[in-house]
Amino acid sequence: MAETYDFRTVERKWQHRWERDGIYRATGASDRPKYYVLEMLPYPSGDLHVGHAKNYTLGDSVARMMRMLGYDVMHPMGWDAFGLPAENAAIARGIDPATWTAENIANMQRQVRLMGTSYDWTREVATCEPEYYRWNQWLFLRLYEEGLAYKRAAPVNWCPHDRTVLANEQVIDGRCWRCHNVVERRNLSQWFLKITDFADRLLADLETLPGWPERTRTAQRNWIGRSEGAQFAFGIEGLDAKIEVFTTRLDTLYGATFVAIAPEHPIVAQLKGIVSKKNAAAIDAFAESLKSKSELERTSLMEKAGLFTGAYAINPLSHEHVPIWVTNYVLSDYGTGALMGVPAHDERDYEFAKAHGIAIAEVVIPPGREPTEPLTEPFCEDGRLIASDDFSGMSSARARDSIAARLTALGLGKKTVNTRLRDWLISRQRYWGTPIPIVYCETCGEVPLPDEALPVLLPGHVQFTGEGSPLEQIESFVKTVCPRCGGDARRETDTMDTFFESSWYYLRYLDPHDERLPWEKAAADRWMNVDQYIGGAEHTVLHLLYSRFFYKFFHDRGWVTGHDEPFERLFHQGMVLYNGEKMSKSRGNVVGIDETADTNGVDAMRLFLLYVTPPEDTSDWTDEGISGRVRFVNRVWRACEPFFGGGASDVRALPQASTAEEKALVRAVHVAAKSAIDETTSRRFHYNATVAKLDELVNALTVAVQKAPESPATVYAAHALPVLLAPFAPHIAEELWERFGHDRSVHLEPYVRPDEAALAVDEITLVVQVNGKIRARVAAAPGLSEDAALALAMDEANVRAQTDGKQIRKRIYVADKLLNLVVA
RNA sequence: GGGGAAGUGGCGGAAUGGCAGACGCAGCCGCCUCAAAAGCGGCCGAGGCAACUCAUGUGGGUUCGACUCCCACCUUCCCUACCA
Repeated sequence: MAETYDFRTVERKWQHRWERDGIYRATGASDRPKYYVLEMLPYPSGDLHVGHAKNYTLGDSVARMMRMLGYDVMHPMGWDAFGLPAENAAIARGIDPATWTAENIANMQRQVRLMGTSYDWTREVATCEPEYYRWNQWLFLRLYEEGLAYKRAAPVNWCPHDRTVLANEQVIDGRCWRCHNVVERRNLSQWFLKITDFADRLLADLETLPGWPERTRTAQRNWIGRSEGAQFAFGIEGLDAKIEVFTTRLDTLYGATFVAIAPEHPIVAQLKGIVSKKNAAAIDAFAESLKSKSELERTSLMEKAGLFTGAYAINPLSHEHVPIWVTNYVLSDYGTGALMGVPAHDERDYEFAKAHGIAIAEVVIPPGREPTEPLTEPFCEDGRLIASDDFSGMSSARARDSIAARLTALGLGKKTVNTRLRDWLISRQRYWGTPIPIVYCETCGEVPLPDEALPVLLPGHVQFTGEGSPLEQIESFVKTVCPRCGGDARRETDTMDTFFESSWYYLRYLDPHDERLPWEKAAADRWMNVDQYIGGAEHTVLHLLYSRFFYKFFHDRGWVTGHDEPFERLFHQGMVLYNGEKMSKSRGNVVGIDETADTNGVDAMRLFLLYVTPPEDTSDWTDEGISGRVRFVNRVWRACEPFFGGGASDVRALPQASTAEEKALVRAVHVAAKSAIDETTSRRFHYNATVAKLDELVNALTVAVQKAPESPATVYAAHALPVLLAPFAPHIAEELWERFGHDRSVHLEPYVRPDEAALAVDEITLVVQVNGKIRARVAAAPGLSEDAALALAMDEANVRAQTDGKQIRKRIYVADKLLNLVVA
């Protein structure tokens, strides 16, 4: 009896045995229905903490539940292994990125296994391996064939010291995060994917994803930013050219008192030709002052600044001449890079006009306003038009249509739709990524490589100086021959954004060793779509939008069939805080997997993470909290220990239960089973409630073991416990199951099926209300009639006191729960 | 500025229109022990001697009945942000 539960030995033992026996492999061939549960591909940063464990524990519990409910479960794991940290380690410490990454993967793999997860490791992928990234290149070529991958010049963040492009996140206060030099915006020739072609479908199909969190769908809607409006042109005084503007408020056209353009707008060069030398110089100075600012600084942090160019634009309908300004608040890559300024009806234009003494003309008024009153703030809603020629008197909505019709008739403009979404820039001037399979030939120009030339391998033994793209400096990589003419050619030295490989990895898992295709269509037919995707909310847009884009492309090509969305249901798990803060290595505020596995045990860790909050909420890791689950694990062990070696008992047969205690104990088994199953099938995953039911069961079992160890109900409850626990605390469940005398894994058992008879209770508490207030609670047999309930209620002095001498106007009876008497 | 989620004991939370506070943590009391730890048992929203009353951010509404549904407001967290 004195044997205490040795979680370290037991957990290690079963992790090895599961690995050896391969019990978690997805078969694909069985007659079971499929279920694909996936957690977002992790970046192998080196070390896992309990925040990661929350994500994997949830996914693993779902996978284990679904297996025990009879599904053929696909539950794979892999590594998002390209990316900057590996290259930075190389620059800082001279470690080869491939070596650094491989070491991290090895360590994280160990830690993921340590968590008792049930992944099918035969499907593991690492995106930095040629066997994976060659298919990146293959997919890139397919996109290229259809014009969905193209190269064009675009403004980017450029660090002049490191001579490389930086991602927006790597620019801090306008300076390079590594060398702290001021970052410039530069026009560079870059590779893009034409995601904007899919904007309408990406937007509309969000409606086909009811299993996604509303906030994520909303975030994607906002990101795509479809806005309906009109595009039309202003003429320019003294210049045979036009400035196109986009607006959603065509009804305010007569209120335009200026035209604002971005300093990068191509018209600026022509304008400089028609204004004074002084003005032209001022424009250059203004543009120069903005050049070094990142987009972030220009748009969010700066005051609205601007400069009158000296030129005037001509309103196409009112023929008014209005000043043209260059400003920092007009974005060069949204709409046309120019807008009509209507201070009376737009917040930003109002602010700008006030600051620079520009005229304000009111053309839309709310009902009841006298247009003679001076304007104290812009009116930005719809109203009725004034001072707008023959459009005056119209409602805003009608005016938008009428003005658009007039512009269209005159050939000056038309209704259009603008999207905020921009094409996806995938070029990176970095080494540790997928080489883009393009060469530049002196005679043929830009030439895609044929499929036989794949993979374009990343060269090894590279010197990292931190300056510029390492690939550019490797002559043996750059120098090649043109596949078309055989002449001299140079390879593209840009590599792909790592979001490229994570946009399709869920398909590679299904056919990970295929050497002819990225995946066999039959595999996708069997397994897609991903039934449940689990990951953090930080990916509400980027990864999830890119993956949707790719999947629609695959669908159009016929490589996948069915719903053209990859992820049927999506779940965002919450963060884990420690000491009230996000875990962070630099602040020493981390609870590591290795430490907690060693001090508390993995089962206790998993149970705590599931139990502490509903999975979507932020939870706090506390030492007290985890010790509560350690106690629970030990209680489970002690409650089951008396039955070791007593022979395996069939938990599928209900035991004889005669006393109220026995019935309650058997019921507790089925209540817990019902909770686990309901939380799984409802996709709510509130296993915190399930673990609480398991607590109640173990509490009842602990008492029963003391009072009635021989009772069939006690024996039954003890033997059922490992089955109930298996998805959540897989190690102790397996150990108990073996000690009970079973020779097959508990994880291959069917889950306990909730039984109606076992769930039924002998006695219910009927709540008696008078006018909605509780006046009595009476014990009764379930299923009693309304009349019988009324009779019981009227036996209660409290009920009589409230009803005597009054007429009962209405009775509400909820069977086995409540009787409400409404009296006059 | 826009959007999303959420406000329940000392704390984490349970209760998806029907007994508010399950379960756990912390705390208190007891048993066991020479003692401690562990374990086991009990108490644990507020007021009141009590019967009872009050109590789920605030104010309204719907309903026989609201933590739950609707409206407004307050607070907190997350995302996003000059998108014309």
